[in-house]
Amino acid sequence: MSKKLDDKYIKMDESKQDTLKLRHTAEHVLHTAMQKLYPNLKKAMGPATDEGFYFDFDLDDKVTEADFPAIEKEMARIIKSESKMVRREIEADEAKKIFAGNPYKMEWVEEIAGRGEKFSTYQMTLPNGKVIDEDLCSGPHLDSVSEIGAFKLLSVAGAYWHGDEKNKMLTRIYGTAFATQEELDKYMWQLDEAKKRDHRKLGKEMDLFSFSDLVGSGLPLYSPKGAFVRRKLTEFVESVQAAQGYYQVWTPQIAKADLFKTSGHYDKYKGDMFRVVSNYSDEEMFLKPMNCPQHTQIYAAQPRSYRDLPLRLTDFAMLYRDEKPGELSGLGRVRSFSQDDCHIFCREDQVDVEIDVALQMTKKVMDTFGFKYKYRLSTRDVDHPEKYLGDPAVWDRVEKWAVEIMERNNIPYYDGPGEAAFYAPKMDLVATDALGREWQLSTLQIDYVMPERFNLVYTDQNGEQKHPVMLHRAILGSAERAMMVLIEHYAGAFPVWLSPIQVTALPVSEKTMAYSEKIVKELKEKGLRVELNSDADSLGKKIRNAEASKVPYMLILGEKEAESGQVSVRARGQKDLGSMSLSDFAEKVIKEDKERSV
RNA sequence: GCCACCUUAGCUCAGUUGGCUAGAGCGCCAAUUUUGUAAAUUGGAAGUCCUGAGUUCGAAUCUCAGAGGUGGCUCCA
Repeated sequence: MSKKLDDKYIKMDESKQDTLKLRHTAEHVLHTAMQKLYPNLKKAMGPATDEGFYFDFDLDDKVTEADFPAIEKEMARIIKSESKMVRREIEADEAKKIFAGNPYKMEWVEEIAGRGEKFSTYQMTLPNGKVIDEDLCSGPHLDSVSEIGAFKLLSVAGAYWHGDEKNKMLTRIYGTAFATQEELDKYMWQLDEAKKRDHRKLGKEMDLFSFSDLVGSGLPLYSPKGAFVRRKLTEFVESVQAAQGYYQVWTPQIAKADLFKTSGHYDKYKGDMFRVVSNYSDEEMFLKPMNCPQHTQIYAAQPRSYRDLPLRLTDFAMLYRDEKPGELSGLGRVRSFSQDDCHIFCREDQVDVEIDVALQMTKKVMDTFGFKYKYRLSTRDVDHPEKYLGDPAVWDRVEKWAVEIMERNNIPYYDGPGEAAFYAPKMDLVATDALGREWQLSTLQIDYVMPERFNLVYTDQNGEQKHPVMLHRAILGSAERAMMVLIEHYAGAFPVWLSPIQVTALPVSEKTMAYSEKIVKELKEKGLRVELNSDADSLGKKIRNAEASKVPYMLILGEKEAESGQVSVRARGQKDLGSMSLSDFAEKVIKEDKERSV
């Protein structure tokens, strides 16, 4: 975590420490139980995590969720035994003896011995002093396993030793643990709620998007309603950008390999780009996986003076990346997508102002959706300098610069070592949604590498040629990812301005069908997105369907309304707003439609 | 790409050791009902049981291969 972050965060970290201790201890209870049930297994390793804990086992038996009750029963027995977690410091020789039959543990032992560090183990010790498990572990742990108030095993999955697919596949068991049953119940409720909000489920139910085996995996097809939401999101960002002197450009879906060779993407990502073949030339071409290289060529299309800068180019073009099949998932990871992309070419002395404006625009958009957020400062992996292009001195400067920018703008941030792009460090926005889940959306990068590689220049006041700085910036990140996050954030109940259908008119019976048609026509003329439910269903059924579709407003139109010339309004979520005139209702909806803080 | 699991009507799913002329609810269509704030009644249509090959007298069910999906791993410009 970061040095900065305010006091609240630091305090949270302390209570987090207690939770981590508890989960770490629960993890020992898990592998102690597993050893009893599967005597031939070899323990690999496992940590406590933000959500719970997991442990990797090397075992011949197949473990499935059907085995969880038996394992949980054994775990409960151990917790009830009131065993103590006893720390022991030992020498290398003894460690080697204890873990001789376990190649995973031996690997650790060798590594720790290599660093000349001390060994510590934790013994699961019954009140009568009998040791039922000993594991190489630096701790810390709870003193007694009985402090684990509530736990649950969640899932089982395969995982490679050290995450390397050349190694043996181990069995990973996930679980979670809390100090109290209430906390566990709350967590399980959240999991359940997240499942209900799953954008893949809602996307189908609400007819927003679909996939086709014939079109291909990871290639989303938006139906009219989904296309509407997607378009509305990009229009929103576009309107925010246009107000700040950003200009939209239009660029092709393909480009020659030379472009990506110059940018460095070819060397780095060739295997993840779709190759395009021409019938008439041998030129190697690719579907573009990002916009930056093409935007450099718009900059390069004419001579630039220091007076022309900054040049702010935005682009919503479709991008294509040949992701591995196992990595695709709903709209969260796709092979065709678009970013709300922007590249700002500016002088070094303009960078701070441009960034502050970009951060303010981002704040406006995040506030509109009600996202709290912080930034991750994504820096180089210090152990692998070869992964990055450009002058290390410039990297050092820019990485420090990012900290100043966060401080200046009073934005909470934390460090993300090894998360930088190959050409620049990143300031990545991590938003927290309605369920407390975190998603990476925006990104902001100060790039000295691309302008140099493409030899972009401008003429300064003294007639000298200089490289501009290139800022890369996205607010929502990608439209598809934003769709996913917003569908789940709102649980499908979009605000009025994002709703494909804002109002459903419900005639009480066929007698008021003509009146309903008139109302619908008038609202459409006022620019509202209205639908008429002319099904032969009962009113109750129509309301039920309207609620299920998450439409913000329902108009109940019966003989009462036809006579008075008014409409009865029901807002989604069982809110009866009574009757009002059509113009009052239209005004109300139009006001909400404009509510987003553009 | 690797590991595990999954794929039956538009959707959600049932289908017992291979015997199926493959079922249910919702949805859809039709008729009756003309409905007042979260599900009217009755009837009907609808399936290359993901695809291909194999085993078998016989395959939704077993085997192999492929496609797609889910949960992980790895990756994410």
